[in-house]
Amino acid sequence: MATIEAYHHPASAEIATGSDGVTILAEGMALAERTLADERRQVVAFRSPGDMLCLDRGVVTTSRLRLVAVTPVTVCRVAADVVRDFGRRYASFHESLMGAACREISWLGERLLVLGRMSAQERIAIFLLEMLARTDHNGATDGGASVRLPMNREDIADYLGLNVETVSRTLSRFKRQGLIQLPKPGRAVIGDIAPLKALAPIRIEGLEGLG
Amino acid sequence: MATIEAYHHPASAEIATGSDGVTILAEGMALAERTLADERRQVVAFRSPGDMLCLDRGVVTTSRLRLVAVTPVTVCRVAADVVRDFGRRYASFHESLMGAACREISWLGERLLVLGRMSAQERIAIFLLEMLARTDHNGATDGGASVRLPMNREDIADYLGLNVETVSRTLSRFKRQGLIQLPKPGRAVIGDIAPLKALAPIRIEGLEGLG
DNA sequence: CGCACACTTGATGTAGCTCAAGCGGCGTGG
DNA sequence: CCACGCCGCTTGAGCTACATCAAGTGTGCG
Repeated sequence: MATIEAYHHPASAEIATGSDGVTILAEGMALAERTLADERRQVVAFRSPGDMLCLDRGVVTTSRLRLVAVTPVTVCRVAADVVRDFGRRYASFHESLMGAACREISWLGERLLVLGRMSAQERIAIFLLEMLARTDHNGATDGGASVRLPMNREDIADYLGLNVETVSRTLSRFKRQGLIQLPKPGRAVIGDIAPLKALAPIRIEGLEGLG
Repeated sequence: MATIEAYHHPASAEIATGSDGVTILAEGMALAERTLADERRQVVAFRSPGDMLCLDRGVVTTSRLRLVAVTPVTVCRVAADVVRDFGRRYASFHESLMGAACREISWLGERLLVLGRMSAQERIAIFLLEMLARTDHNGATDGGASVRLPMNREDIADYLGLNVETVSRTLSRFKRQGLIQLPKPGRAVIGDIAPLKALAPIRIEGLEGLG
């Protein structure tokens, strides 16, 4: 009996997660999106390896989120009954899941602040720092940290509640100001973290040891 | 040994919730807010009786949310060790908490869509319907459902990512268009739900049996 | 009675959106 | 191997929804 399974999805494909159980991203980058009939779209989160893809789905809740692979991805799915079993047998397991859910809630509150109250500049600065925080910087970042941006401009725009042109313009402006370089599509280089941090009015999770 | 305690707070007072345990709103209305050093503020949620006030706080996470009483409130606090005890003894208790957390996550995703992609009109329409959904409409709503709006315009504005004037103007406009009446401060009357629903591009939780 | 404060209304400003046009890299097919 | 066309990105010009600034209005409370 297979209790944990791995699945692959090509870029741009929808990722199937059961209505129950736990799905974890193993490789690649994904995004969770919510769309409206009239084409408007909100990217709720980008997901990196190690992230759970199912926290919005309760046992009964039918979530309106769609998971899409940004790059080719591998996901691990743990069947619902296995999760329940583990949860009943080891309380700490369930508590750990609960902790992940609480962190997600806390983070979503932060994102509401970004979408509700921040300027385009601030949103982009925060976005770049978030992406930096989830890249493996092998120790030092001096001399410029290279950040992978595998998603396209539209995904970034829909994540930040902006439009493509504004994202592009703001990135160009940062480049002109020497805050970043854009050597090739899908990549940004942050020479010095400090000025970006100065533009971002919130502290970014996972960026403690840097700057 | 008291395992569950009730506390009262006057309007505008901060509500103390422990860093752990479960706190439930029993009476009144509260809000969860996140503020920035420069006075910008995001109201993350309004809370009505029955709502949990602590879902953003994990066992370790230090949340940046502040809970404030909108009206005088009563809260019930269940101590952390009691929650943990119950969770370990009855798996379904923990699963129920997890379900609440998942619903919260799902709802927050929806709110991101509102703040990221919707017009002032749409935000206000959604807000009015949300508030309607949590008022006790004793059966029929024909002849006009009266909705309590105990929070002030600034709270509404900060909840919707707008400013006070835009909230006021949009409400006035709805009134002029006959969608609502504003008989006295702190109250709105929705004559017919259908036109408001038509303005709101999403389905509102808990509004199924109406309209 | 009159002050204070929440709300409304009006006039003006502007950040970001829309529309439209280039640019460039990459894959395809001749 | 090169030409072509597609598509993602950038850049520019002008517009608009909402913000900002500035008066009113009314209501409750001392």
